[in-house]
Amino acid sequence: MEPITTEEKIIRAADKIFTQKGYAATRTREIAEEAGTNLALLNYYFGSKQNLFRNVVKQKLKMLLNAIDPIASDKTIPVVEKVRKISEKYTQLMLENEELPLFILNEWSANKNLFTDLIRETRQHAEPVIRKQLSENGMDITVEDLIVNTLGMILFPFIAKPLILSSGLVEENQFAAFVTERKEKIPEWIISIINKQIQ
Amino acid sequence: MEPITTEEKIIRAADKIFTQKGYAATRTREIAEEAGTNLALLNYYFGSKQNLFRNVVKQKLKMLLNAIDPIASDKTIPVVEKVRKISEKYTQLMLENEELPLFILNEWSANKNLFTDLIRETRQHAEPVIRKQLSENGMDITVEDLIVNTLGMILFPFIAKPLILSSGLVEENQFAAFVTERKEKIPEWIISIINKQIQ
DNA sequence: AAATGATTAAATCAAATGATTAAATCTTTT
DNA sequence: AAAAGATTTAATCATTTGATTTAATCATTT
Repeated sequence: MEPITTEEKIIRAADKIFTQKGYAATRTREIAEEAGTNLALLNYYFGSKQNLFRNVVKQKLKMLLNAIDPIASDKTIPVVEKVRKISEKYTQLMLENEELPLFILNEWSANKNLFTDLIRETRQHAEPVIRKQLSENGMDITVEDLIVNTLGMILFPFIAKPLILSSGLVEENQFAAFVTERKEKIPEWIISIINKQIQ
Repeated sequence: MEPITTEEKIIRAADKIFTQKGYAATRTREIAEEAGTNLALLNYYFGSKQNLFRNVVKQKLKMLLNAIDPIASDKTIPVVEKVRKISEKYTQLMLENEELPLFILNEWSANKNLFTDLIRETRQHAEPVIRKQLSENGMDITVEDLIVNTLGMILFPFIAKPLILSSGLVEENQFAAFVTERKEKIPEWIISIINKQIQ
């Protein structure tokens, strides 16, 4: 019963095209067409391409942060369990939005101000929590490395997907299975890394 | 004694601007200006923006492949040693070309045909070699995961640099130290992952 | 010096593109 | 039905942008 408003249609179209092509390569006419409406209305609602872009990015970024922050900053969840939950959630999220990570990273580079403003609103509280957990359990890794390794292992396949496919490392139709299996392995790998081995 | 030809100056300028901004956001006039020459000459030498871009990408991609392929496909180098060498070499390379990985990945997505053609020329022989090495030594990981994890851990910090900086995870002036330390840690982490622990 | 090739400067084109406007039409509310 | 709001259509602007041309200038070679 919830009809999709035209404004929403434009947002979704913008989302799709911007994510696919990036800001500079996106034409407002294409967004309008994709939304099944016209250029006039796009500017009537959003004023400018820049502003429409801002809306899209804001929403995407919030989604990404909201998916990770509650887990990462929860003091009652053990570190390894956090990795497990985040690996699960982010892999799922990326499978549903495969072009998202590269889009975010790319536009972040090109448009640092916008993102820095947005990130400031959503403050990060995870870092000190994890740092404390790591030291209390005598785990052999820094917070920075843990976060970069975890996110890197989860996100890199999606970021480098075209490279992975055209090099023939993974077949197109096996990609989803590849990352789905990885999402179970990643926590195990992190455990191996975290626990200083007695050898 | 080797004077830089104007053609070379244009290539270098194109390299810089394209890498910085991506194809779509790059203006040929800016390249000409950066090269200290003019638009006419740019088109005189290279015919078109597309073609100039092709030259730049070709050169970059060759550099990246040449840095990794001889190591990865060498049957006499043990797997862990390969990781060590590649971690060393790629970290160095990325420190000297920080915007390169995101540029390549991004343009690869936008322009799959071009890259697929280029990658086909430089055939990959590393994969079967590593696969054999892994199975012969009973190592507990697939080639695909090994490659993705290694490259992910090396490259992700550079790809996600703006994110890492504006989240405050690492300070700008400590970034080089951060990745330099990581390049020593990565082989150790890979060893932990590869060797099934007796527990 | 003459000739040849490299380079510059400036103007210009044609197409693409972000944006605006005005009038008409459709939809919903009052 | 009347009014108000939403949407379309079409035309138009101003600017940007990739590309081309022409004439002049500079550098090098013969």
